[in-house]
Amino acid sequence: MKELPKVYDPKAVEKKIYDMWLQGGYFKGKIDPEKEPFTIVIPPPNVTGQLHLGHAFDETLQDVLIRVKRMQGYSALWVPGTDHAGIATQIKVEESLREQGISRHDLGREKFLEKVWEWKEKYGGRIVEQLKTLGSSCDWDRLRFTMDEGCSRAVREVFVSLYEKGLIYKGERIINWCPKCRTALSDAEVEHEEKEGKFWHIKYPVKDSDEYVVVATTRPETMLGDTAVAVHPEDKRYRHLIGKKVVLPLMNREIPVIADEYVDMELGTGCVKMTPSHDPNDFEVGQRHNLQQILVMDEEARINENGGKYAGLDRYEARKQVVKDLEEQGYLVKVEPHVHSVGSCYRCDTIVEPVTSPQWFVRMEPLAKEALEVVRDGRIKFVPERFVKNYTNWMENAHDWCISRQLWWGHQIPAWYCADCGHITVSREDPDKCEKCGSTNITRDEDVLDTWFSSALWPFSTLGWPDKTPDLEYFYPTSVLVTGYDILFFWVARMIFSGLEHTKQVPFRTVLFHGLIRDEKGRKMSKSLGNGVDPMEVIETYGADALRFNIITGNSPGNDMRYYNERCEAMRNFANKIWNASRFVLMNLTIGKNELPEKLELEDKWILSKLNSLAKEVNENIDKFELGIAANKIYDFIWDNYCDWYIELTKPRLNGEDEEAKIGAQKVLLYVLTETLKLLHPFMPFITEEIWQALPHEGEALMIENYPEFNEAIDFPEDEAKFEIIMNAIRAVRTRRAEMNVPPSKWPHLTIVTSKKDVFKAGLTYLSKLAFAGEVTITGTQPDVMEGLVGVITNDAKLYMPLAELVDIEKERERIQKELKTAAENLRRTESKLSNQGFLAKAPEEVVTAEKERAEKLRALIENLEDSLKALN
RNA sequence: GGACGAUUAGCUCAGCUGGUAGAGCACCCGCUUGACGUGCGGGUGGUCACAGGUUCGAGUCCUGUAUCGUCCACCA
Repeated sequence: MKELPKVYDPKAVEKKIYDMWLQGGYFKGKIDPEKEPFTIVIPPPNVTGQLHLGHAFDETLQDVLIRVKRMQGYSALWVPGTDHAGIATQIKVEESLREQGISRHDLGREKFLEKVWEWKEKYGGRIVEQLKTLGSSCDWDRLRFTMDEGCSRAVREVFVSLYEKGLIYKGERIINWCPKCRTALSDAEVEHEEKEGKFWHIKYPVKDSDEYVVVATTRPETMLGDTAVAVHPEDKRYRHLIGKKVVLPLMNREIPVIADEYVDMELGTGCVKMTPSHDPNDFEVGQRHNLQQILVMDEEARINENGGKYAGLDRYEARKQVVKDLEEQGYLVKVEPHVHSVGSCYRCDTIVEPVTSPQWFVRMEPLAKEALEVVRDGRIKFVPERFVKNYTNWMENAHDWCISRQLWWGHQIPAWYCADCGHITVSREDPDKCEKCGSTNITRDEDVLDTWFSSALWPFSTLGWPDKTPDLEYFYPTSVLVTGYDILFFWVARMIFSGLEHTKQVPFRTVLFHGLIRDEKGRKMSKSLGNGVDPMEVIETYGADALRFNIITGNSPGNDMRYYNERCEAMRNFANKIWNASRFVLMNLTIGKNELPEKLELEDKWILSKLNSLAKEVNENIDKFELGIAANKIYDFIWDNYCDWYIELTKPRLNGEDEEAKIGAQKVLLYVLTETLKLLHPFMPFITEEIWQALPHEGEALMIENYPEFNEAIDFPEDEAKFEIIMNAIRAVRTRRAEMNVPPSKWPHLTIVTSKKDVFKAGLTYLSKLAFAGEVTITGTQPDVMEGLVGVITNDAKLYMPLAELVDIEKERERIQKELKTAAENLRRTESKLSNQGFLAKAPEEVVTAEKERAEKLRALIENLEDSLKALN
């Protein structure tokens, strides 16, 4: 039999075990018509990124699910992959080039892209290796990348087909512009934050009149692009001005006063400046009134040539100057403090500028309809359910999705502009001429697609779509999508409508949302705060299993969790506990086969029955995605039931003379341990596999064994209850001894007075060993002489020990009186319940019965306590 | 302006469909108990944020309030 070291060393086994799994090919998803498929696609991490705790959370949940399903007999497939992460990656490469004093423009598009691919090759493997370190059982042969050939083809197909259906269009619209990344962003990519700002009230004089109107703005520099002032059509104050002109200060441009219902008469002065090129609302109004659009900023948000003397100034410089000039020229009425929401780029945190720009959009309304239905009617289930509301709200109000980005890294848009006729050719194959006029003078759109455009296709592009592959046929729709709630809109929503539109099926049946991992102060982990915890370091210190178990048990579905090293330490200790329990079993093992003995002792039945309930409950919890609860139950079973009780209980047999009893104990020890390792395996794959390999076994690997489930053959609820009676007695004696500071060397005679003599007889040896009893007498009648005896009372017995010399009478009296008091209080409450007619009439029978029993026991207890009190005198 | 989440032991968190509150860590008292001191036995500690309501019975369901947090919203 194999010797295990005294302390579990994860570093010595994790790598070895992982390689063994790879060798065995156990991660491979195989099409098997006999089996039901279970598929997960990984939320692809940034190809050049590093694993952080958020990933670790995500991957652990997925790995637990996929391992459980694999063991349950499904044909399990977990598709891994990485994301090209357009902006994020491009920024990184540009930064590294900048250190060498090079900009991407110096290199040109083609050379720059070469650099990015090099970068991808250099760092692309890192995160994959880190996923393996965690234990992820992905099918690595199917590793995908959002810009690999297949995914690119899927992107192209989707773009063209949506264009053909009129669901993708190009238009000049207001979009969010990031002046630092110099690209358009979608609404989802803008983070809004309430900020202290100012509200500037400005006079606009009415032309040929002494009158003026006052408008207010939070962004005075945009007035350079004002092309109208709007009032409400029914506003009596301004009705006479409608159709007249006002003179735009500083620019001296005459702009019309228009009437539009958009204006709220109650708000401010009731006059609104219109800047159609720099405000989404104004843009809408502008469309209705055919207003001129004047863009006053360039792509770095500096004032452009349309901004008169302010041209060249940065937007905030321009703001200062504009305000100063307005003030000097007497146009500034007042300045108020004002809190308003400011949007920033989610990648670089620069404040975005709403500007009009020609971009590509996906029309959301037609796509949203079914995407809403499938979630409402449960064809896609959200766990926890509350996220349905977020989703619905977003989907119902989603604006058209701006998908073009002014970047180089990504899927270039397959659209060609004809220089001769202006037609746009959108095509699956690169065209060499305009499809309309045949001119060869065509140029391809420079822009690339939003990263999330390709991610949206991930569940089916990774399975071979647009081809009708056997994989797609078998493994799609996928089963569960596991992801953080923070990318519900970015990704989950878009996968849903994309899946429906292109595959006519839901992309997944269930979405399991998890929260964010925060630092110990509850803050988001971020680079700028420097509070990030590197999972690789955690694994180095505590082992992957400890990290996984910490993450799984430390949270409830959908909620954020704080990361504590202390918890990892506790989980490492747990791993060590299992390790040593297994060592114990191994060093006592003389058998080579795992089977249950013919004859089972009471405690055997107890542990087997406990194990059986555990298996049942764990399966139920996992079905409901309550992974943390399942893991906790396994933890408790191993530590409390198996280690602290059962192992101790087997020692008399193992160390005794009776060969049959010895073998019997070994068999049950081995059986229960093996089943427990199976239950625990998905959560702590490495240590369980390592131990299993050291135990007598038949299969190749624990990870492909069958997951335990409820088994009638080891279900002994009555014996389980009987044994609990003995356990209670043992606990009561221990408590008593501890209270009285009885030295461990003292093993007094124990007299048990009980009506359940059989039960106690069956547990005789264990009573003496675990309750430190010298001799044990089991009787149905009270001892004749009570003097000098110390009593303990349980629900089923009175136990006496001759320990009088250790008793401090005063203390003892106090103790009993205290116990008496609580017992009396409990009895009072129980009796008041039982005298309540409503309770008797309406509570379920078993609750009433339980209450009656409780009352009886309390009465007996009180009687016993009173006797003991008397005996003290 | 909406929506959601949190509020339970000193700390971090569990607590499913309502039946007299749990874990880990911390703390206190014991223990060289032949698997494990990364351990063993015992223990202290909670009017489950607050106010109402439903119910025989409410951390658990309903309504409202407070504090903290998050998301959404075209709030000149």
